[in-house]
Amino acid sequence: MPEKAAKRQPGSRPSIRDVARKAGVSPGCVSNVINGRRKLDDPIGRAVLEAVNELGYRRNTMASNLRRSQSRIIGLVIPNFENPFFAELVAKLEQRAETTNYRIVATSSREDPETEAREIDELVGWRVAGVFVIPSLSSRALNLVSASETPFVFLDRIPQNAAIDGVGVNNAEACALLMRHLFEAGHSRILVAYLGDGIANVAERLDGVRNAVAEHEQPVTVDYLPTGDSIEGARAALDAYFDHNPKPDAVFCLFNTATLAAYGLLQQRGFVLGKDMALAGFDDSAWMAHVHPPVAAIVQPIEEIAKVAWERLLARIEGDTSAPETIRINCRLEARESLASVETQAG
Amino acid sequence: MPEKAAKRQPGSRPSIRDVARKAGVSPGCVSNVINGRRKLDDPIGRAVLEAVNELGYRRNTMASNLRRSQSRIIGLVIPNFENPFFAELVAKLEQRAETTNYRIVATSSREDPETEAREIDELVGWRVAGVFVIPSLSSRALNLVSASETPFVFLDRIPQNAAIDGVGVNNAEACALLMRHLFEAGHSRILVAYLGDGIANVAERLDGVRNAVAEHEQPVTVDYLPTGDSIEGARAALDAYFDHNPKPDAVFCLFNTATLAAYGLLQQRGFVLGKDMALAGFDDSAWMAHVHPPVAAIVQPIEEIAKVAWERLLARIEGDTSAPETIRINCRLEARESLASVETQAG
DNA sequence: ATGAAAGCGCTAACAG
DNA sequence: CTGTTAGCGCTTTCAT
Repeated sequence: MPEKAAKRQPGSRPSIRDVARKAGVSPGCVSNVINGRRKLDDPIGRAVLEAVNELGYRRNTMASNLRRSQSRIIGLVIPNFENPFFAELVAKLEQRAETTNYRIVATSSREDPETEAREIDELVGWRVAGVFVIPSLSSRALNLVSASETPFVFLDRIPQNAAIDGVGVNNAEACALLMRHLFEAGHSRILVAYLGDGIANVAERLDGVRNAVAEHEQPVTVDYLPTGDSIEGARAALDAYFDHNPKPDAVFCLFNTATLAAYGLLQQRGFVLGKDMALAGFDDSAWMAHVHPPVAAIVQPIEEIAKVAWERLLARIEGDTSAPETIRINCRLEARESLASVETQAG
Repeated sequence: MPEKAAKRQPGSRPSIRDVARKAGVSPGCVSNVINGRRKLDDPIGRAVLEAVNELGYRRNTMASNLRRSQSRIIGLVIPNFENPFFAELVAKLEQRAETTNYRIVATSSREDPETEAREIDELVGWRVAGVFVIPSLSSRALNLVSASETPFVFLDRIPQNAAIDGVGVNNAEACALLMRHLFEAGHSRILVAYLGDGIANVAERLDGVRNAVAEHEQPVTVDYLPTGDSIEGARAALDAYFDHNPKPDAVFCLFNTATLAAYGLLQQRGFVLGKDMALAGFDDSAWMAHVHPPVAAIVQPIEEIAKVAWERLLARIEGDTSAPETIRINCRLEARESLASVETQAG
């Protein structure tokens, strides 16, 4: 047995008591100094600060939170970090958090409902102040969440008529807008590539497209092609479509992976965008704005989504008990050159 | 004053004592059941589990961690979430974490050294088990970190001869490889677009390029163009270059934003990739593989980086006190069609 | 004004 | 093997 071992194992950090002892005051007093509940510019205040610096003391956040029983952490569960839309949303929410002195803890579910459930559970274990969830494609998050006392706000993929707050965009409206844009530009044979059935978000987008088609008075041909969510799958589906169908004069992709697949395929097949063929995609990406000609996009106003969602969650945290609401924000259409009209093509 | 108020405010969750009372056992016993230190299939075990379910009890992670004085959280500070390389690294590290029952808390510094310092400080406050840092461009993280007792591992942008573990790729080697590839393919007028001076990573890449040029025996013309880190800036710089210089037969971008800028510009100027002009970039992106022709890339083996870095950090957490090391991993060259040789061009 | 003391929810050492 | 108990580091009354 080692002689009178040091009372603290070597790896551990100084506690508030070490500081108190060194400064010759009580722990409570140190706490007051640290939390600004006591003026600092007197002998005692200075002694404490000095001790803090010398020992390299940092407050233990877990102990502090435990005692105050509050956490100022917001959990965020997203399907993945690789989707630039999600990534940007994380970034924007983080910015909001910072200004309110909250902290975002972001984790990903990898589109797996099991993982998602575990993550949510885990966050509740941390007694986070609130949670944002972008549900995975076949999410069961809704069930877990409605039972919980922790405030939840759903983002982007908002469950149908759920008894929980949700913030997303007006998918149908945005798609209808784009379709009308295509009609006005004279396009009459349009291919709409969508992800697949059963995803609320994409269903809304399809609805918007269908409504616009129904309302349009001229005869138009619109084909609907499910592409799956991988780029390769989408490419194969599109390739097959082009092999067996007359050439459309516009392609509208309702999901970002499909947009990239379509872009590559159209290039390969030798179509010139904005001339032989129009292309537009739901969701913007850096590459879309910077290739030539740039590819038109329906842009989700991420900053605005983050702002509204943040306000909603904060209100809940602060005790707002009004009925849950679903907030829809309008998208912007970036009508880039890939959309050139048929008239222009003829002329 | 309300009559005998409930002893716990309504918002708060049941504690281990509520469970114990309900099950008619002691808190310690409940703890044992929950943590599997006691068999569950007897009257007592069952009673506890039942009470847990009825009350919707979830262990308070902060209290638990405080008591065990350990956290199983790994902090991760990255410059931003929007860079796909960083995003993928986060994802891969998360996967590693999951298998080891750790948890990743990812935050971004937005390339701002102030923010970065705050984030690191904050993580230390959480008594995280360890921290991964991808330093911001003008990072002062190194100073903060060497003082700390928390294990740190630097990723990607590894500080020069630092007394701290670092895991990254062999930048110079990879760039030299690509340059030799270009030489062999007959390219003799090459434009190298780099970010700017003073960034360790890019400096290494430039060194690799210069070495390859120096070793090459044929006469070649290599121009070096600093582009800044925005896509727009890079585009403008490249545009100016093309206006005032003879057309190169290959463009090599050392930074991903420059690659996208170059791609768009070359398209706009009517060059056909893999025919009139070769293009390659450091770092792969989804769009590079899927446009036509696909754009060659130096691919950082992210999975491997995550694996090695994870092992390093875990070793430190478990008390490894060997000298800090810098681990370099080799990149892979995806020699896609944008690289077609000059011979092919002629033929 | 200041410091002593109670206790947040949990776990681990120890007593029964 | 089970239950009691002390205490992790901190904040916040409450006496002084």
